[in-house]
Amino acid sequence: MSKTDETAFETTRRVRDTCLCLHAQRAARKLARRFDDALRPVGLTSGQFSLLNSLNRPEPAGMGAVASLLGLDRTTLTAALKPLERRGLVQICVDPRDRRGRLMTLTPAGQALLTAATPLWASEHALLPGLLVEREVDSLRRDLLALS
Amino acid sequence: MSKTDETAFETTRRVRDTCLCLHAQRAARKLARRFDDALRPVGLTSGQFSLLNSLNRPEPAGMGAVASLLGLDRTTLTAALKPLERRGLVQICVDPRDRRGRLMTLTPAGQALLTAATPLWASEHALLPGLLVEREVDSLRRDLLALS
DNA sequence: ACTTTTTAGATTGATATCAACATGAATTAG
DNA sequence: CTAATTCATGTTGATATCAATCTAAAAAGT
Repeated sequence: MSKTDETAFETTRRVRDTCLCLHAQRAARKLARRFDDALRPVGLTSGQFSLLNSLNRPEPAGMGAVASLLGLDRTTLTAALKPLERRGLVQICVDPRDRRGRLMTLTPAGQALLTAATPLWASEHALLPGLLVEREVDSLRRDLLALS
Repeated sequence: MSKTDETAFETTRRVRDTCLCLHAQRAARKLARRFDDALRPVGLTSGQFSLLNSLNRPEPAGMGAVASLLGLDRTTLTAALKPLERRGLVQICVDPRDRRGRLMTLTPAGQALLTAATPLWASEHALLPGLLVEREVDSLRRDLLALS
């Protein structure tokens, strides 16, 4: 193996071990699977639970606000709503005060499902702190790793 | 508004503010977008960069090992390889010692692209520590939030 | 040797994700 | 009061993600 190759492999190892983006993706995937499992009894994915939850407010929410709350693209939100709308959990209507906008509301069925799902979320979430370690300089990365 | 509704909204707020899964998804999405932007000049997404990087090793890697390293499903890895294989960055062949297995190798083009991409990754990654705050009990969540 | 089980991946189908582009409504410039 | 601009969202196309199911190969049990 040439010296150049060794350097390349060394760089690769450094990227692999330090990249916060990779650590975050990995932790996010594993957490999603974990909560997907926990929420399977009520037929929701972790993402759908977060979405339903974010729609549970006194006043109907607009798409932009929810997309930004969840940190996802507006078009991703549009797509994510479709299965929920099909299942009658969410209702979407034109904002009468600005006809470009849409307002999303939980239906009673959506409310009920969210209520059923929340305890499942809570028990699963209660398990997580046990995975985390002490804190210091590189602790975010260690935490993301611990969750993986 | 009924007392019940208020309780429901309160619960929702608590879930939204504390859920580590949501925080992780959000941070992961934002980080992915950030690195997608940084790597656009070389035509790679953040995920493709991580994958190419994880394939850069002395010995060809098997799918199971790489999937587990990246924390993703084996079937997701199968799918993720296709665009890279089409572009001639990765080569996949049957493992002669176990004909169920596949061995993945970076092609010279893949090596070259990875070499070109790494400095882009490095400059972007160098910006992240500035987003992070001090550390203590709830620091993971704060960090995920800070990255969002 | 032969059957059973386990293991490695691939395929399919549903959903998630975003970029690029398109549409239509409100706002602003002139 | 029209024309240009900005804004909120939708559509399309590519890729990502995983569960469920399938196939084929290796390993284990008899």
